[in-house]
Amino acid sequence: MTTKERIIDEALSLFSVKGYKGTSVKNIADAVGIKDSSLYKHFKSKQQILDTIVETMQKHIEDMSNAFGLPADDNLEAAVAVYARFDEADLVQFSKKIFTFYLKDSIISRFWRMGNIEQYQNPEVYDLFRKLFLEDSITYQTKLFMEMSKANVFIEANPRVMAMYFYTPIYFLLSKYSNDVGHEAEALKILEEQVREFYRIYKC
Amino acid sequence: MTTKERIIDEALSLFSVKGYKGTSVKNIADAVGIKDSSLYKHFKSKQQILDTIVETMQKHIEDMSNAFGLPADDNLEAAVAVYARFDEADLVQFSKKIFTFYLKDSIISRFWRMGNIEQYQNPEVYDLFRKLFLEDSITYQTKLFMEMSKANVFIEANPRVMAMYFYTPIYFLLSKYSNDVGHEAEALKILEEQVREFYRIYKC
DNA sequence: GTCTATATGCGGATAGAC
DNA sequence: GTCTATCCGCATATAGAC
Repeated sequence: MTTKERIIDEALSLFSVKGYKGTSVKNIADAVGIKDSSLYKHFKSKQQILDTIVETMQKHIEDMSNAFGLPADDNLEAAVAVYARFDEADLVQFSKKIFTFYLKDSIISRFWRMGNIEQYQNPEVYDLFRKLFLEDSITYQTKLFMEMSKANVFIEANPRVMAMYFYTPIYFLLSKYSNDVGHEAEALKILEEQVREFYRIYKC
Repeated sequence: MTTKERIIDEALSLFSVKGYKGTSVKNIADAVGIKDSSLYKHFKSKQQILDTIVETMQKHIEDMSNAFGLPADDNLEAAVAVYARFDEADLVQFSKKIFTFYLKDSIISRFWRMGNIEQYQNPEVYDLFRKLFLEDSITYQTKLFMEMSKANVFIEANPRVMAMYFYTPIYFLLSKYSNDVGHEAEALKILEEQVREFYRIYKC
C-alpha cells in the first residue's frame, strides 16, 4: 500500500465515524503516521481526499457488481436461468450474502456509515449512497422478480412490491446492526425468518 | 417562545443538517439573532445545548406516543378493539399517518436527520434514535399483529415477521424521502401499494 | 440579557530545510 | 517525501461595560 492509498484508507475510516467536518487533517496524518504538512504532498486539500474516496468507491461498486453476481441489464436472462432453480434455502442464502456483503465488506460498510453521516451535507457522497443502497437494489430485484414470475418460479404479483418486501428488511437490519457490532448472528436469524416468509408467500 | 427555546429550536435545525461538529455556536447565535457571547447566558456550553435537545426530544416522544394512538402496554386491548374493525382502507390510512408523522412533524423529522448524522458519535442521541425508529415501532406492532391474529382479523403468522413487513417499507421510505422534499406523494403511493399487498397476504 | 473585546487553541494550508 | 516553523482564520468560552 502506497502512502497515498493509506491516506485514503485511514481517511475513510475516520470520515465514517467522525464525519468529514469532525475529522481533522491532523487526525488522518496521525493515523497514517506522518505529519499533517507531509500529507499535502499527496493531496492538495482535505476536500480532494474526499473526492478521491468517492471516485474509489465508484470503482469499487462497479467491480463488486460484476464479481457479486448482480448481472448487468443485458444479462438478466442468464440471471433468471440461475434463479429459476432457486429453492427456499437458496433464496435465504442469497439474502444473507447481500446483507453480509453490505455489512462486512471493508469498503462498502465504511461507505454505508459515511453516507449516513454526510447525506445532508455532501451531495457527491449522497448521490452514490442513494444509488447504491436506495435505488439500484430495488431496481435490480424488481426486474429479477418480474422475470421469475414469468418463469413460474413465483406467483404473479407486483414485482416492485415484491422487491420492496425482499429488500427493505435487509436495509432496516443494516441500519440497526451497522452500529451494533458482534450481533450479526441475531440479524441473520431475523433476516432468515423474513425470507422464509417471503418464499412461502410468493412461491408458485 | 423564549430566547432559550429559540436557541434550542435553531440549534436542532442546524444540527439536523450540518451536524453537531459542523455547527458553530456563532451559527446558532446568528440564526437566533444574538451575539454568540450572549448565548452563554442561556447555556453554559455547546454540549449543554445538545443535552437539552435530547431531553426535549424525550418529552416530545412521550407526549406524541400518547396523542398518537400508540397506547401504552397496559392498554393494548383497547387498541385491538379498534384495530379489529380495520379494513384495507383503514390500514392504508394508518400506515400513511405513521409515515407522514415521522416525515413531517417538525421535531421528529429534524431528530430523524440529526440521529442519522450523529449516530456514530453521540451515544445519547443514538440511544433515543434507535429506540424510536428501530425498536419501539417493531415491538409495538408485533404485539398489535399478535392480538389481531388472535382476534381473527389476520391469519396466524409470526407477528414479528408481520411487523417487519409492515414497518420496514416505512423505514426505507423515510430514509429515501427525508432527503427528497416535495416527493412525498410518490412515497405515499409506494407505501399504499405495500400496505394493500400486506392486507391481501394476511387478512383472514 | 445583550453587547464589545479578548484569551486560547485548533483548524486548513504553505514555505523552506533536509 | 518527510520534517519544523509559521500564517491566518475560526472555534469555544470568558470578562466586564451597559
